Amino acid sequence: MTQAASKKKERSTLSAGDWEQQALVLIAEQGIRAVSVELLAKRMGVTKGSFYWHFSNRESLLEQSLLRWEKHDETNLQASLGAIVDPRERLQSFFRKAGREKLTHAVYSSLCTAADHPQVEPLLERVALRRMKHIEAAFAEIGFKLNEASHRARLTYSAYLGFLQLQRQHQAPNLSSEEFEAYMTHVIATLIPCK
Amino acid sequence: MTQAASKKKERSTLSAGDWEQQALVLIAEQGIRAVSVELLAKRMGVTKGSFYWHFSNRESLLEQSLLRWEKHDETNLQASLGAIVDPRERLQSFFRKAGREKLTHAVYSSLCTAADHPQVEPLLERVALRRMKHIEAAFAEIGFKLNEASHRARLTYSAYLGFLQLQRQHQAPNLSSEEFEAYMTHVIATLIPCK
DNA sequence: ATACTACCATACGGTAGAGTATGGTAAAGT
DNA sequence: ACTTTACCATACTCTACCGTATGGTAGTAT
Repeated sequence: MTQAASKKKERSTLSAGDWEQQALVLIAEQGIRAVSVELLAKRMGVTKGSFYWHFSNRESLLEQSLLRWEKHDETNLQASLGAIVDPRERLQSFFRKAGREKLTHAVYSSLCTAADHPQVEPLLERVALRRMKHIEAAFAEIGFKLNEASHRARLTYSAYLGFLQLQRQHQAPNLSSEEFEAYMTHVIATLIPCK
Repeated sequence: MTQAASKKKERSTLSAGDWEQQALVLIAEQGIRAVSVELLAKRMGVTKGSFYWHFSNRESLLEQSLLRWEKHDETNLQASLGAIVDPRERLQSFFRKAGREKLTHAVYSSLCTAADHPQVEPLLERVALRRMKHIEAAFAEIGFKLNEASHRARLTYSAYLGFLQLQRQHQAPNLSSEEFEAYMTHVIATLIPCK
């Protein structure tokens, strides 16, 4: 038990996973270029010496952190959307899941800001493609032709990405406001035809 | 004439405007954080000494450059959209104007990447608001109620912003391809109802 | 008790970029 | 001819990073 219990809390010592997790928090808060080894170490309550025991360099940390995030996001997609059978509901759920899973979401929004980063670019490409495929499948199930479904999926995902951008500019209605709900209703009505 | 002619070409000496213009080019190419004084000077064929004669510091240069861009963008909006009477055509023109005015457009896309920047944030806010107002007015003219027009304008602009994001991720169809045209047609048909 | 391993601190070297201090030069005014 | 002004070069300082070298310590095995 001493071994098992120490896995979750009250670690006297840090693991690579702890560093990766904290890196993601920093990415969410200030962006990937704010992830400096020394600032990170300061937050962990240790110094650089510890960091370079766990990772060979900064790039390696980012690689691991981003991979960890991607896996988490992928299982999220399956869990929250894969279970819903009705394609209409599935699409609505996609739009609304921004509220929950705050960290994962904030990380993604932050990463969109660094599309030129060599480690981020391929990740964004994979994630966007994966998500759009899901949306496209839902539209296809509703009855759209493949070509039509593809375009509509791109438009839908663009609307999502654009909302994130407005959010970053503090020009998006608060997620738990009536205005947001009204907007959401409008978006769904416009992008997801009733019949 | 010696004075007037030298205004356009063959300057032996640089003006503040030249620096601002080159800064915008750099922003478009590599983002605002790549605008370093020394790199800029190198491109101008001079050294830092010159820069600090024209500007008190880097922040001041950015302020002037961004202001210059904003003015340019504002007149662009008036010229390209203000003249078109049919609201439907005006909206379509907005979507398609990405091709022309390449630099202005590239700068905006690049700035969207730096929404957290203290000098960029208020600028993005003003520009987005101004543009959305234009779109909203067009929708209102078509016949939508104010509330409805407002939502639809936000959705439309979000779709535009999202497209820029996908473009940055190299996941948007080329602007002069058939796929782009097909997508464009779909977007217009979906967001701008015929009647 | 001793030794080994995992983890961390301290101190250093290197680079990039902002900003300053200072001096040089060419053109224009007087 | 002399000075001023506009423009630019050179040579610093300062800060924030990354990465390395090296040594210390706490826990565990033997």
